[in-house]
Amino acid sequence: MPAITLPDGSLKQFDAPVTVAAVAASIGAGLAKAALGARVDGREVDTSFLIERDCALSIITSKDEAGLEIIRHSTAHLLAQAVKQLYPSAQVTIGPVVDDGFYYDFAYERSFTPEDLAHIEKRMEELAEADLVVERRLMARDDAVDFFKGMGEAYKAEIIASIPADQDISLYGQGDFVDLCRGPHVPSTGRLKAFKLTKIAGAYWRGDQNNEVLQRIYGTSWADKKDLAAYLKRIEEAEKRDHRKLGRSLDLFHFQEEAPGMVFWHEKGWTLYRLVERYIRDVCYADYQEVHTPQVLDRSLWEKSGHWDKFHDMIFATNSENREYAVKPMNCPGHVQIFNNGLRSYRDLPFRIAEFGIVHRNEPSGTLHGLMRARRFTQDDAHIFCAESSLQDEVSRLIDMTFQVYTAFGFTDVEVALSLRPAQRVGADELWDKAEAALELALTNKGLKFRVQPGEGAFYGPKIEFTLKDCLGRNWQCGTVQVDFSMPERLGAKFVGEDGERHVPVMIHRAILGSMERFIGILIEHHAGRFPAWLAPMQAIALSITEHHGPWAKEVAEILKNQGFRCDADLRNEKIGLKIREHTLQRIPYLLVIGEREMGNRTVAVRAQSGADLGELTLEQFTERLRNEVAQRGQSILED
RNA sequence: GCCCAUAUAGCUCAGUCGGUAGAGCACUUCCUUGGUAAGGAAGAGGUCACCGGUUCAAAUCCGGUUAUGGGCUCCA
Repeated sequence: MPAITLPDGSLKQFDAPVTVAAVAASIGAGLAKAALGARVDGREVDTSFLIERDCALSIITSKDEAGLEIIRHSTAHLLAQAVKQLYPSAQVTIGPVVDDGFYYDFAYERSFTPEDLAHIEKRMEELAEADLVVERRLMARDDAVDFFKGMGEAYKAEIIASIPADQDISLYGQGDFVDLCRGPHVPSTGRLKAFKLTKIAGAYWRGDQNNEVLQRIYGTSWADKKDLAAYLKRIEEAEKRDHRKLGRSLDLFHFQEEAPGMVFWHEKGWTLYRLVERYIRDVCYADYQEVHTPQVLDRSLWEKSGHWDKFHDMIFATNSENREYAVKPMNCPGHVQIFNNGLRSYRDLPFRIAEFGIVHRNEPSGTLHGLMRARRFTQDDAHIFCAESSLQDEVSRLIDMTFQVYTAFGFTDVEVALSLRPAQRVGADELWDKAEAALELALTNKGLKFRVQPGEGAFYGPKIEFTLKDCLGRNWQCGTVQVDFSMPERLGAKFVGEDGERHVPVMIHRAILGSMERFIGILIEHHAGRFPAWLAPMQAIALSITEHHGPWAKEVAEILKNQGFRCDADLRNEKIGLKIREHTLQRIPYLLVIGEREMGNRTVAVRAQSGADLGELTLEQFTERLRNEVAQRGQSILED
C-alpha cells in the first residue's frame, strides 16, 4: 500500500502498487501528458515504473533539466533506430547526452554523408510520428552479451562484457529496435517533437586514437519547436562573434597559407595585444624580474631538459654551421639559465622571473583553431624558484592574481581544475603528496569549486588549470600553475641554504592568460568586439559633417591624441549617416560628430557605441568621461 | 595526426547537363557639401587554392597536395 510524498509535501495513498504514469494521471491530465519520467527517492525512473513501497516522488517533465536529458537521450535512441533501419549493417555503440543535444557513434563501412543525414532525420520524424511505445526490460548480463552478439552488435557486447558479471542489464525497445541502456526514457517516441541532426564527425572507439574511427552523428533535441528554433538562433548569433570573423571585419589580424597557425597582427589587433600586454606587465609582473631569452637554443639544452625526448615531434628544429638548434617550444629552460647564472642564496628566494615568451610548437594540423590554437604564441610566462616551504603561499598568491586579472577583463565564468599525478612521473611520492596537498589546500582556502582530474598532471608535477569559454561554449585552458620537481634538478639549479649546503629549489611554472593569442581570441568573442574603452584599439573618432568642418574635426583628434587617447578623424566627403554606420560597425566606443554648431562652440556631439546620444560636450567634459572609463581598468586592479 | 566537408574578385556568395565567369558590398573616378546606421553615376578588378589525370573541351568529373571549417585525439 504505497504512500507517496509529492514535492509540495502532500501525501498520496494508494491501495495497490501503481505506475508513475498512474500517479501523474491521478494528479492531473495535463501532468499525465507531460510526464517523461520521475524521481523516486532521488532515483530517475521511467513513467512505467511500478511503485510498490512508500517513497518520495517527483514527476519529471520537459521543464526540468532532467526532462530535457531524457528527451535528448531518447532522441539518440531514435537516431540509432533510424540508422539501423536505413543501414542495417551499421553497428551501434554509444549515444550519450551532451550540452544542448546528443550524439551517437556507429561503426559502418563508409562515412555518412550530409545526404544520409537528411534521410536519417526524415526517418526519425516518421518513427516519432508513429509514436512507438518504449519498453524497458531486464536481462542477465551474460544473456545480454549473447543477445547482442547474436544481433551482430560486437561493440554493444563488448560494452556489456565490461559490466560486472552479477549485474542485471536493462534494455530499451521501441518497435524493431533494442538498445542497452540505463535509462530512463520517454514513454513513447511521439514525445520527441523538436530535434535536428547537426553534424557528422569521426571519433575513435573509446576515445583512443589507436582504435578504429567510428561515425559520430551529433544532434540537438528540445521540448518543443519553439525551443529548438531559439537554440538554432542562439548558435547563429554566437557564430557572429567568432573571433576569426571579427578579426577580419574589425581588421585585427589575419592568417595565410604560408604561415599556418601563425598570426599576422594588423595595427588594431596589435594595439589590443599591447594593451593586454601592458596590463599584465603592470599587474602581474610587479613582483617579478621581467627578462627575455633567446628564441633558438642548441639542441643539447633541450635534450638535457627532457623536452627533446618528450616533444621532438612538435619542435621546429633548424641547423646552421653544423650545429643543431631548436626553436623554443617553452621558456622554462631559458629561465633556469638565468637562475643558474650566479650563485643563488636562500635569501634570493622566492626568485621570480617573467617573460612574454614567444614559443613555437608544430601542433598537429587538425588542431589549429584561429587565435585559440596557434603554432606560434606568446605566453605570459613566469617561473618561481622557491623552497618547498613557501610553495603553498606562492600558489595562493597566484590564484588571487589569476582571478583578479580575469575579473578585470570581464570574465566571471572560470572553471578550475586540479590535475594530479599521472602513472608515468618523476619525483618521490612524498614530494607529490606535499605538492598536491599544497595546491588543493590553496584552492580550498579560497572557497573555490574545482574539478579533480586524477592522472592528468604533468610528468614533472601536479597543476591547477583555469579555463574560459568561447562563444560556442567550448572550454579553453588559459591560466595554469604547475609545480615542477624535475627540471631544476635536470638543469642543475641550486641555491645555498641557511645550512650552507646546496639545495635544489622547487620550480613553479605559471601563466595567467596562458597564451596572449588564445586569451585575446576569447576576449574578442566575450565582448563581441565591443571592447571597454580601456581596451578599444580606437576609442573615439571625430566625424566631420561637411568638408567645411574638417579643420575642427582634425584638431579634436589631435588634441585627444596629445592627451594619450587613441583617436582619429574621418574627414571624407561622405554623409554623416554613412560615417556613423561604418564606425558603429567598427565598434568604436565614441563617435564625435562635428558640424556647424560644434565648430562654432568648439564642442563635439557625442554618440556612444550603443547609439545613445550623449549630447554636445566640450572636450574637457568628454575627456573627463573617457578618462574615468579608462580608469576602470585601475579599479579592477585595486579591487582585491 | 585521424574522420567528414569546403576552397570562385578585397569581403559575402551565385555559377544548371562539362562549352573559357556573375551579383551585392568594398575599391577608383566623377557628381553630390549633407546633422546621427548605406546619396547617385561610371569604371576597374578573377591563371576559379595548387599539381596532375580524363575529355575535342574542365571552375564543373577523377586523383594527389596545401590551407580552412566541424568533430576526435592532443594541447596554452
